[in-house]
Amino acid sequence: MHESLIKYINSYTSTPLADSEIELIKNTFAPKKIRKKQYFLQEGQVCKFSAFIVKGAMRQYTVDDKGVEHIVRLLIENWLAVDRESFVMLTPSIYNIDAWEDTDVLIITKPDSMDLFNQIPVLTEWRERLDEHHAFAAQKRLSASISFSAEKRYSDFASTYPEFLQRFPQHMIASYLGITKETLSRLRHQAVKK
Amino acid sequence: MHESLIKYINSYTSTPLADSEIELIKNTFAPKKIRKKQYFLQEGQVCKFSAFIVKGAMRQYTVDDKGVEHIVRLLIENWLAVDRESFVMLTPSIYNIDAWEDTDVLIITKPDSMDLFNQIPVLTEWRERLDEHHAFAAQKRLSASISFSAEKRYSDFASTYPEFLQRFPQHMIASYLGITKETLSRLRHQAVKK
DNA sequence: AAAATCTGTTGACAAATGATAACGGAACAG
DNA sequence: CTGTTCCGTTATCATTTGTCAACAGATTTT
Repeated sequence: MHESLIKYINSYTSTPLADSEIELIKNTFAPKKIRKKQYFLQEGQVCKFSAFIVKGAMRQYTVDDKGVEHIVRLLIENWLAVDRESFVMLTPSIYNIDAWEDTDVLIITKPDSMDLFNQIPVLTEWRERLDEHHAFAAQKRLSASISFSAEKRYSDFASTYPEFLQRFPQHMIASYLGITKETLSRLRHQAVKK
Repeated sequence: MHESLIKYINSYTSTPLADSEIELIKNTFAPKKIRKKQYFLQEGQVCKFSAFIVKGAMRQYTVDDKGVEHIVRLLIENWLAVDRESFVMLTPSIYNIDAWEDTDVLIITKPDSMDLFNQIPVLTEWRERLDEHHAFAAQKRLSASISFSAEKRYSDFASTYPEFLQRFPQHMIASYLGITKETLSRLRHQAVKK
């Protein structure tokens, strides 16, 4: 269960975790099952946990005045599900996070994670690298959203995250790209013709 | 010259910098003047410096096949001008960064910054807070770009960064919002009527 | 098994945005 | 001072995308 998390952390650091540190991590991250359609976080709640996805798929989204969902993130294995702002600042979240497939996660609270970072120095390196990685990805997605057409954004998405096409329905992909499901359907059929 | 940088760092940390640390910072960050329209970074170059803006205004942008500029970031006092991916990974940048006003910056290289972080532990706290802050902002901007109309994005932008409206021409604001200058012009005039 | 829901598609029309061109005034450079 | 470039606006028309509605097939629920 925890192996994939250990592997994930090690992939970001220069020194592998020691056995005692691994033990500590195993004792701090608690396994939890989240069934399809069940909420991990609901709008208005403080995001008390950060969840590492061992197996499954989730989505993070807002719901506007008209009841339309806007998906800001799609998440599968080896991603962290958390509204970071709410988690860090203890403010009510504006996002919902729920499971799209039956999902196994490892969860940790803010206080526990702070303890863990104090006890395992190499985790600081992990966090730095992870932050960098997220900053790069966010920059790219932002660039794309202001520079590219919907069609280009879709084809970039499809080649960057081919798995997502298999695991999430098209109306969720459309929402993630900021277009309607009808528009995405048309783009795909036009693309085929070319 | 360096006071605003010191103040900026202290605003993000729990413990103020010691005098010796301030001295070290002053000796490491080098002052530089960048005149209006001069490049700080050009597409294809590795971003060798990170620049703290003491006074002035800059913009970061890409240029597409058709020669159209897409502004991904507008920067003024107390912001860091840098393509982080290029700076960290030493890869050629896809961005241009140039000065819109005559600008005073404090620059630092990657090796120097690594030394500085090793010598002044509290800077690690600064970086963490800064990363968090950037992650929050990036998340919000992404949410906005997929969820909101151009009009709403503009009014959000105008209320979040009122200074920018004064200091950058409208065609740059439009590019930053991912719309054309004509569309922005229309949005503004419609908004007045309401 | 029957009913309900979900998913992807398509058509017709409306709304938003882009492309191009033209214009006047302001700012700037020689 | 004078010509040039830059900036914001407006008009017209084309393109993209959204909205609403309907439909069929698949899946889920009862």
